[in-house]
Amino acid sequence: MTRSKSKRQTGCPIAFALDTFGDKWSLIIIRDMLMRGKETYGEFLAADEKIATNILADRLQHLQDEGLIEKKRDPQNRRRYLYRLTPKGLDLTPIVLEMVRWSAAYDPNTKASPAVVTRIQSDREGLLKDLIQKNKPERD
Amino acid sequence: MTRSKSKRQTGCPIAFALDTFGDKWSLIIIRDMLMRGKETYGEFLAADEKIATNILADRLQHLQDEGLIEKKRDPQNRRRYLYRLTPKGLDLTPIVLEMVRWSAAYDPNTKASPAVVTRIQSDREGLLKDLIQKNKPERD
DNA sequence: CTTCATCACTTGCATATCACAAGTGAATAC
DNA sequence: GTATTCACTTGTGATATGCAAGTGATGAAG
Repeated sequence: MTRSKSKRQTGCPIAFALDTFGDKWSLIIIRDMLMRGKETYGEFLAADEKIATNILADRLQHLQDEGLIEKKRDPQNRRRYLYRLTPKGLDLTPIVLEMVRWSAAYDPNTKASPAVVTRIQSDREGLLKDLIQKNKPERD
Repeated sequence: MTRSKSKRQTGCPIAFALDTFGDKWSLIIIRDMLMRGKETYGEFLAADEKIATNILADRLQHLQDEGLIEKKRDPQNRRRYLYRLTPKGLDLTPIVLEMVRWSAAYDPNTKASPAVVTRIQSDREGLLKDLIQKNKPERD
């Protein structure tokens, strides 16, 4: 395991956030969990963005160390693990939504769903509730 | 200049955002401009996080290429340049605020101003307006 | 008009991180 | 037992980062 992610420790909230999930891949994984219902290693590997397997393993470990996700054996198939967002990880939803809004506004090739983009503006609270509900840790 | 920043081009808004400003330093620079009124190279260099000068030059160029900031000579002192947020860069404010909110909630050593954190919850719209007003491009 | 200081970078180089390919080991399936 | 799936690990070259030192264009002082 490549020991990475040194913390800047300045107390600045932006630096803290960047040190926790501010790399090229962590939010891609979070997005897959939050918006696409993915929960296994193989599903994350299959993402359009082609994450390398060692980087994926490293990021999952890091996100777990940071308490954003948790890892459990799948009771249905004991050779796989299920990764789930913790409440702390789920609480990144507003950040993810604001990023979607921004990119939808400025990326001419965006594939962001217009329905979601519209709802971010018109019913932010409701959308947040729905996403958080769908990813509630107690849900199975 | 180290040519970096390859784009993933999948159309995913999260990937687009990460490719545009999702590195260890870009949002630190944006924060300095947005929340701390910094606008010169020397001011960015002096940040608590100790950004290396070559990385700073590279990121400023990148942010300029992406249209998030603009660079002008300082009319008061022609040997310095002023960096300012464009409307596209200013529109990152909601993302920055959500990151502040998240970090303030989960970093036990946060130095986030309680006044700001409270206002993010209680008067999000007003706070956004104020920050955007303060950084309006036409202001001098 | 020469010298000196400031400001915004560039360049070089050691170190760290990433990406790609291939390999390992545990849990089921047959 | 043999094969297959799944979740990783390991090795190696490419890329990016961090640090120190150097450069060129103002502008200020004498």
